[in-house]
Amino acid sequence: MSTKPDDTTIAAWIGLSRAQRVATAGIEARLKAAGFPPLAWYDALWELERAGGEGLRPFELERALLFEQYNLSRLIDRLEKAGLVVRRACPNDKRGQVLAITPEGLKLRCEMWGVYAPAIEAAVGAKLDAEEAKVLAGLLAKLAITSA
Amino acid sequence: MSTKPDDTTIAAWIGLSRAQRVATAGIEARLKAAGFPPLAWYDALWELERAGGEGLRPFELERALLFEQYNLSRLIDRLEKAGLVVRRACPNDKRGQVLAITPEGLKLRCEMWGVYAPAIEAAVGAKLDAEEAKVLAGLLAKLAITSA
DNA sequence: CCTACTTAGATGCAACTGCATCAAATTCAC
DNA sequence: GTGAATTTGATGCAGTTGCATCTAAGTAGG
Repeated sequence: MSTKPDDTTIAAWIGLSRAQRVATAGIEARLKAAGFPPLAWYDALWELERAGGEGLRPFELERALLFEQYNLSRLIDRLEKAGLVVRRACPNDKRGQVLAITPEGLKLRCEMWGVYAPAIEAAVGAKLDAEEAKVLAGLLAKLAITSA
Repeated sequence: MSTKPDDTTIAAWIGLSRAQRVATAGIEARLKAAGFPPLAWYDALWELERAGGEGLRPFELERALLFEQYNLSRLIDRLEKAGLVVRRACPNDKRGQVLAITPEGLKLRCEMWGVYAPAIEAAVGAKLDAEEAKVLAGLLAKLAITSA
């Protein structure tokens, strides 16, 4: 390892960076224009919704979202203050807590999807055919694997 | 437009987001560990280096890097304070300025590449073969096109 | 020219992030 | 079991980003 990247690798890296910025900027702009909070809120709410009544420990959410610990801690503060999430004491581990989405959280998550979904379509779907999207998803999945 | 994305499109979007985070985190971590400033500094220095003696107007750099205007303005402040870049008055347009990289800037850009290059290889090159990298770069380029 | 409009760049303020560190609970090794 | 090491989550502080707005200079339209 630690060799030099070839030109195609560099092109892929730059493309990754730019494509993600363009797509994210477009999607975030639509959410903001519709008066919704940023994507990170959606992601957190969605994970909690998928987790169901069980809820999730903050550290689990942290790993699912690839968030820094301190960022997640403060995101939860904001979500809680907004009434979208509740922190409950964790029965097994007295250090910890269990997070659960509230009905308001469910509602917001759902409303956001109404804007988020067409935004994804515009930022990604409209620029690729079905086969391309499939290939892209596969290649990106390889990059996301953290070998460490 | 504004239709719903299909599952592959959603998978591509999520993959884009995660792959970029994983790759960027790895690369930034290596730069930081080597005592270097963040990637944004590299990008700005590299653009200015490519522009050569002509230099670049801030708004050109802004578009090249997809930076917000106020972020670029302050990034230039920091680069200038660090002696890596100089702001010169623009002869044609008295509102504006021309940016140029200094010898110190050239030196730092070059030293950073020594860490950045293997970091790209580790984050991207090592996870894809040559053909995959090529295909990925092509697909990502399509996403970066801003139709507006 | 003179007013209206646009463009280039800076900046005050609030929100957010990163870093370092902390306290408390749990786990591990002996 | 007891002390060391690890894990969970919070937080003070400094640095950065986002928003809104501002000034100055260029560009039109009459």
